[in-house]
Amino acid sequence: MARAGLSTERLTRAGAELADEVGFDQVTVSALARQFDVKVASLYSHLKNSQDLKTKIALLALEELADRAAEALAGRAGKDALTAFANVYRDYAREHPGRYAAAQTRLDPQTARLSAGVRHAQLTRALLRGYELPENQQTHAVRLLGSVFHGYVSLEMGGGFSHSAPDTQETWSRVLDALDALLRNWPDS
Amino acid sequence: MARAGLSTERLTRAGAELADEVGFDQVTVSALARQFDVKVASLYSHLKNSQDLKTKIALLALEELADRAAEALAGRAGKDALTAFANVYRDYAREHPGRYAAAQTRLDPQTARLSAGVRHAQLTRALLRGYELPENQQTHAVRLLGSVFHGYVSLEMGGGFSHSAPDTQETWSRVLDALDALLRNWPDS
DNA sequence: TGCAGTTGCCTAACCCTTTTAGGCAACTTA
DNA sequence: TAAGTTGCCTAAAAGGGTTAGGCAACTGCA
Repeated sequence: MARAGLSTERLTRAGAELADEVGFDQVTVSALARQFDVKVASLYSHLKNSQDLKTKIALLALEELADRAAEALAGRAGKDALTAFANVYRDYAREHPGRYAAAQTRLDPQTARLSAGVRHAQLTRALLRGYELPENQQTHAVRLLGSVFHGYVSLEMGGGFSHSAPDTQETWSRVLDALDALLRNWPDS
Repeated sequence: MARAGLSTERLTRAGAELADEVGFDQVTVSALARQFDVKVASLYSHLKNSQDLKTKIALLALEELADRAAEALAGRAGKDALTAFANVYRDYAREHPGRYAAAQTRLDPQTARLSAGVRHAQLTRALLRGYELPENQQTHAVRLLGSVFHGYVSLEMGGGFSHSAPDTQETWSRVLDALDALLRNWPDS
């Protein structure tokens, strides 16, 4: 019988697509085997286990996000950079909800250190160069920005905003205005 | 044989405790049955299914959170209120990680409308009364605050901050300072 | 107090997912 | 083309989710 041509790489990509289609928590080794028209046990030559698959999808998503973020920051500064950077996260979550969900899963410390998560922090720091924040406030600002972007996107995707009136695009603009104002006028001590 | 005295109420509470102990996604009908020393099928007289259990835990968590938030806001205004309110979320997540995770699960629109989620929005609006924001900016500010609180707490709990240097308590204070400054100085248009 | 009706937990059964062990066929290389 | 390796297979066990149907333990009413 002909071989299906599986590989960790292909399985991870297919898993990511599947996540976007049916939700990250619906991604199972079984579902993936079905996609390739292959028996479940066959995947275990390429994946340690189910958790391994999810971790690999998460790492893929973090890479993609960091790539987009780096691209968005190139040649921009100040509010222009802030907007572009923030939109990367929001757009990615909309285009790839499953991957975005994957990117939020908790990684064990070792995996995290090797992941693109580190690049995200560096990129956020780069974004702050356009604002004149005291050195000792940088980390706080990085964390605040991360919180707002992640929080906003996950509430919006989770339907948390869909019950009240003004549309979310308007709010998103105001939030970016507010963050820009805040960074230009960061309170001391 | 003696009856175990199950009820939807007791199962939900036990499920919430279990979530805090072993993680929300480890909460299964089987695990719950084991806790009560009862056969799995027996729970199905009290729960529609596994999803139903999770939804009930989520609703419980939302109620508890709203209760605490209301309590925290009583008699406070301005930054005092902001701090107390924000700490409710952070402390709840630390004390009850499983319940907090439950509170983030997506509810279907009908359930959401009947949930305490609505109270959370109202309470956040009440918090804003201490700041003089134009009426048409209120919803935007509500959403921003929700994003920051949720985003910060979930990143902190997920270990997202644990790799970099300054401790998170310091950042949390700076974030609250920043939000306070922002609300007192909200950019127009 | 005793019986009828209801409720609560049970057994049995089925399906799906995860994971391991061991086998044969299809590729690769010399 | 034979030897070695790799890839997908079958088989099997364990655990979770869910439904159907049964008997025992409670309830309330005569």
